[in-house]
Amino acid sequence: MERDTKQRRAIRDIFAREHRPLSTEEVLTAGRAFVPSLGIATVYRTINSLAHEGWIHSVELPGEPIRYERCGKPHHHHFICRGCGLAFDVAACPEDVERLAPPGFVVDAHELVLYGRCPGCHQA
Amino acid sequence: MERDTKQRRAIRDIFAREHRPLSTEEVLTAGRAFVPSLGIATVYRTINSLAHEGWIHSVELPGEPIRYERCGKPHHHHFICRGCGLAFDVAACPEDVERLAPPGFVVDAHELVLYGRCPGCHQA
DNA sequence: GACCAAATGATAACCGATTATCAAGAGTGC
DNA sequence: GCACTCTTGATAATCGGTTATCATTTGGTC
Repeated sequence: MERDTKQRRAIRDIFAREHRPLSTEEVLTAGRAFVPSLGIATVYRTINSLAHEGWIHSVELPGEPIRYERCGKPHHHHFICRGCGLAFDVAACPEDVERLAPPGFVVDAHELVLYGRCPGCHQA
Repeated sequence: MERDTKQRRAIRDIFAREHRPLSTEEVLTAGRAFVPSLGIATVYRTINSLAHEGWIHSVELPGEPIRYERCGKPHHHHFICRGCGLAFDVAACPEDVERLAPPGFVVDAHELVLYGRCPGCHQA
């Protein structure tokens, strides 16, 4: 993974542009706008290599396929639209989650997922 | 799925006794304490039938195998222990989650998962 | 206790997701 | 532009999880 190919450039660009986690299918579809011949194997290879070098990381949401997003974003959560199925970033956080755990449980991380309809799917 | 067998009784009892979501593997292991010959196929069949009749429902947590818990529990969330890997119920809820979504997003449900160590794994 | 249909358990089959294979294509340095 | 090697893309192989198959076992009923 050293050469600068148009496939890798396209996939990097997609992650840099979209500020939300993307599935392999989304990357494939978006990537084909730049490189029509793009194959799924290249998507997996490139995602694995970008994840390995710490440029993206996986985002697992309940009942959803694994998605990936750029590393280094500030703490945030996610919203899944029941209409279009896309995952969006949510900047806010309930903050005091440590207090929610029963006595004796030590919390070191938390994950919040909101479900509903995005602005685009709201009226539909 | 009509007869009352010791396998089904065992699996029902397990779900009634454990107040936390269980994976198929956990059900298999716990069930073998009652019915040593219990097979994984019967676990899947019984879980599917209990889910179909609305007695249990699936719980999907990020990056975890699907678990099942009894229906009818009050609203709650889950805690995953990094030590033993078990999922526990958390009664509390951050309440005002709807406000966390960006403007234009309509929230109809939410899921909160806490990660850390349960009392049993804390000192270890 | 005997009968019969339903349930069980071992295992094969299946399924979607991911990875490996390998011939063809394309960066990089000269 | 050439050569050399890495990368790509089509597809076969693989993998873990779940379901189907089928001979055997076992509730439920008479």
